[in-house]
Amino acid sequence: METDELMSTREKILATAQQIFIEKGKDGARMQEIADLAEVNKAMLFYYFSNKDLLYLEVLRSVVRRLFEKVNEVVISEQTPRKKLEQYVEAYINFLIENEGLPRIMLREIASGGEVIGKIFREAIAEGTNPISENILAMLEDSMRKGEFRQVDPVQTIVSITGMCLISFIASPIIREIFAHQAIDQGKFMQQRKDSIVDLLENGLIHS
Amino acid sequence: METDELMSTREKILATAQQIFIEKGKDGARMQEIADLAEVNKAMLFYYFSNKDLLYLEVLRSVVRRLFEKVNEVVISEQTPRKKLEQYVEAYINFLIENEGLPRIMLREIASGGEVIGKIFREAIAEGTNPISENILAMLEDSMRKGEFRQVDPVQTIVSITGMCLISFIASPIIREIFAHQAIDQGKFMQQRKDSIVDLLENGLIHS
DNA sequence: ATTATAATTAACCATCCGGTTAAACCATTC
DNA sequence: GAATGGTTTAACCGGATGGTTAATTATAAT
Repeated sequence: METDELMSTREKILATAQQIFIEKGKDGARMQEIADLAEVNKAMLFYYFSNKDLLYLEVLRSVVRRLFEKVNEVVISEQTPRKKLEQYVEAYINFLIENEGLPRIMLREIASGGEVIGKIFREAIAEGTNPISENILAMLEDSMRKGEFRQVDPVQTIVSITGMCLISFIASPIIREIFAHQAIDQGKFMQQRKDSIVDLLENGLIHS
Repeated sequence: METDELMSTREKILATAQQIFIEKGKDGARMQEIADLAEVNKAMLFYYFSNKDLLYLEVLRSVVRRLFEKVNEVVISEQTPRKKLEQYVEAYINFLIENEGLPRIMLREIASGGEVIGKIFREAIAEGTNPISENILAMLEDSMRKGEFRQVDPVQTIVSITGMCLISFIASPIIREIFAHQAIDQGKFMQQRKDSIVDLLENGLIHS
């Protein structure tokens, strides 16, 4: 997140605000702090974004927009359903690893009622930005129709996949604490996690 | 959360603080607000808890302690592994429904780095309070040994189960938004959710 | 009754912080 | 080069907020 000389004042503010909001949340963030880090006069924040709430809204908007873009990039190539599942889980977790700030800011938002994020989702859906995982939904339905997967509720399944991927990040401080005695290798853990999710998804717990 | 006349000042503060911290987070909460709602002089908060950070720490401590107690209450009765799994998922989701504030405050904590909650977990583990899901872990291992379940990583499996249960609460404002057109029945959704999780756990996606 | 101690109160304080303002600066256009 | 309009700055403001204090009341011990 280089707040370059090349960036416009507005962009510098937005990038820095995102960083600070991720670290400290909306209430914890100070306008002065954002201004200082962005190397910009504090009045500029109000000049461009009117007030703290609107700045926060704008930051969240850009974050969600980026999330949608990225999720839509995960094109499911023409392969076997198993491979597609694998790819999806892999891509999803990789995306979260690369953008760890994203789950944090969204989580905090949701924990405080999720009103702002609800509004943004409503906007995004209204303006036709393809919402999360249309393609994986289609893929699941398709595979079920063809008999490659069992008939299950595809929406619930996506929710489950999302939950299994997200939990790794949500729970990481707790997992870290519980397994504090073992030196835990983040990369290795994440690989295990991916494999485990795919395996559970495909085969369940019961012998076939 | 009745802040009774029967409760001691200290208890009243703690209960009210929890409520406010859940609603607004540590930074969003105001000491005066807590005092007013608890019908207590503001100075009492400092008298009993020294400062805001320590009050927050104490609230979190009590929340986590209650979580541990409740999770440990979910005794897995002597039944078939499938039934046990069902029971566990059912109990876990019911617990979250009844204590929806709990995931919220923990989530927010984790999103802001999870240092405080890490500390508390360390304490709890050190003082021997049985950490999360020892019994479900034992159950899984036992069922695998007996050949009733496939051999998989039991820790990863618990993480997965936890993720699938938690996501329902985390994502609820988003799910509500996405399915806004359909009137969504919370109770029905949660029942579907439980069934879906158990089914996925047992059978996976692939035909056997 | 007296003393010691814990609990409670109202008033106070210093600082922080979101937000404003008026003036200056800069680029472009005529 | 004056006028125009967007951009930037330093200084300022008032209310909110975490925290303190000194004085008062309730409680219990001797």
